Amino acid sequence: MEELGSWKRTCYCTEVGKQDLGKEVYLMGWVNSYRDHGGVIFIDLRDRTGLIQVVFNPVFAGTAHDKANMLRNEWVIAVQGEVRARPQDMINTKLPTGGIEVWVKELRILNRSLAVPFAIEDEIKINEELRLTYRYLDLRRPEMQKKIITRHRVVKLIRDYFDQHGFYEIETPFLTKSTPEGARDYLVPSRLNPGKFYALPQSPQLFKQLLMVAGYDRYFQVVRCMRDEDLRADRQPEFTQLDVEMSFPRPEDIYELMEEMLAKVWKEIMGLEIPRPFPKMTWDEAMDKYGCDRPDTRYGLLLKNLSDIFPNTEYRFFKQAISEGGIIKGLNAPGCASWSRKDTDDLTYALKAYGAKGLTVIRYQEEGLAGPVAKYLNADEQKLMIERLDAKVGDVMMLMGDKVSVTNEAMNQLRQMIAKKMKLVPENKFNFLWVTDFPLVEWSETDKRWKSTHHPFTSPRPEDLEKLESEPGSVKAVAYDVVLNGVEIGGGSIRIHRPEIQERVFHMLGISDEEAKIKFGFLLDAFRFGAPPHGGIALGIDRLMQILAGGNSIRDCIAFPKTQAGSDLMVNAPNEVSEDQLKELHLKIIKEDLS
RNA sequence: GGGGUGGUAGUUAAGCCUGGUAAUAACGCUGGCCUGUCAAGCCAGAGGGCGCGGGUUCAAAUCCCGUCCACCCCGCCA
Repeated sequence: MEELGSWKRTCYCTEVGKQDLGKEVYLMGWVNSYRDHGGVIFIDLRDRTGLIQVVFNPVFAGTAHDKANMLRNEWVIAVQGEVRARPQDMINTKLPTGGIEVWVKELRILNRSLAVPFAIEDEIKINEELRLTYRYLDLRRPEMQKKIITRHRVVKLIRDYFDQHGFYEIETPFLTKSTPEGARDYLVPSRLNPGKFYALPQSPQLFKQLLMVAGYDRYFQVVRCMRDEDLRADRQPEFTQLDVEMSFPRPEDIYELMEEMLAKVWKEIMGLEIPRPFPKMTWDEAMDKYGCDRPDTRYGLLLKNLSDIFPNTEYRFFKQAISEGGIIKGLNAPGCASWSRKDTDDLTYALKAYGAKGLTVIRYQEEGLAGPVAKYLNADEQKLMIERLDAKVGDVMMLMGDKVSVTNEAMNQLRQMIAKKMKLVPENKFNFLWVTDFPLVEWSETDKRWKSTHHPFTSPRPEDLEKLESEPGSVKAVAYDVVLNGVEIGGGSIRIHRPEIQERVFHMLGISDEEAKIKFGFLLDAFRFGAPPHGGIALGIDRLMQILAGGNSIRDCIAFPKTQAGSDLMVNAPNEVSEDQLKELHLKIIKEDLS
């Protein structure tokens, strides 16, 4: 091994170009691949910018060539050499630097490497377990470097954008307070306060509202949030939010602010113009036409409510749905009458995961409606159904009758499955959408009480205030989500800023005066000291990056993510701690019965 | 808490359904040859006992039970 000594890198590998022909350069990096021809030795030298070929010729530099003999992949080296043009027939068109190469005069071997457990290259097929265990090697792969570096660029762009728009980035505490409602908190025991715990923030929601009360007017933060819930491909226990809040806003101000920012990101990063303003859709319309609150508008296959067609139907599934207060919805899959029984059975089976009891499949063929159920529907029902679904010969109609929530969710999934199967989802299309007018609360069947759709600080529409106690379910909120290609990338609202309204909402949510005082007393107090109207939004940076990067999981956009069981395979966290540590924290581990 | 997929040399996979006597391949690795390759080439070689623990059987990578790990999903995620 050798030291770098006084060598200073001239530039990154791919920054060497035609302009440097004949010049002397110092390059440093990793041995990406090693080709020994007995005489001449070629090495592709890699750094974060890419590759350049360096040449060890025994006649040109004997000592360097002898030393190069021992090199292996992933060794770290520094070379001093001369930039030369490659002979015309030796140009490698696959590399940006393929027209030139560096003839090495002196080689310094800075570090060895064991044989790596997987190749440092794109398009590898390796276990995620292995990638996460050796994350620092995984992150060496150009594809991953690109994602992580793009993430830096996006965040930088966002920070600059908000700075230019008069927003201040203000940090909020990580060690804070556990609050009811929302996700499970990560707790941190307090050594100085035996038996008491901090909670890690699920979001800086209350702090940013208090910053508005404090008169900062425009706040943003790129901030980590933590939620102790089960993981998914698009959910990590700690994730990054762009958190924004402003005073005296109309919802339109928030829309414009975010639209301009997102358009800027797409322009800078993807080179694409995003049409503005983004379309808007009310929550009611989204649920009606798409069965979900974050519709993917890149394709059709819209859902149609058919309940009114079957008030007196003989078809027992629909009859039952209607008698139980449910709905019947359908969609038309154009040109799919040729699908096999297995195709539709597979769909039906997949829908069971979403609570669907079944799916009614009706093929529209030359000779009329096919399928076992066609005979249970009378002529009027058939005619109206075909009309409503705008079905043609060769199409297949798929209907379902169930509780409203089940029908919507299952039909939403069905729509997505059909779109995928029929390849109706356009590539490289980015459909942004605002979904507005969310219901303030939803009834929780498990807890038998109203729960916030958004969070308890969301302002009801002023015109709905009178229904707050009498008809909570019909109160709409001044809340909005930004949806991109069927993914909720952010959401926000105008907040409550008057203590008496906040108290009414707490009441409606079943939070007692006493509990409200304990949990949110500081907020209610703050509202009594001249709180301005305020509102904001939060964007999920990880999901945004996933869409920009085009991957299947947000893990690839996070340098050091966790597994589905919430562990970090590289550092081996979480792990046990010593008895002493526990004692200091006044904690005792209860050994679960492991038998 | 539940459903599904996977776990076999360093890696990726085949073998498993239909148990059978040195567990197969490619890439990687090691050594040798080779002065223009860039997925370098040619020759030779090393390397695993099939995630772990039980069971069935004359015999288990193959069958059964349990368990661990990773991934996908439901529940959960204001």
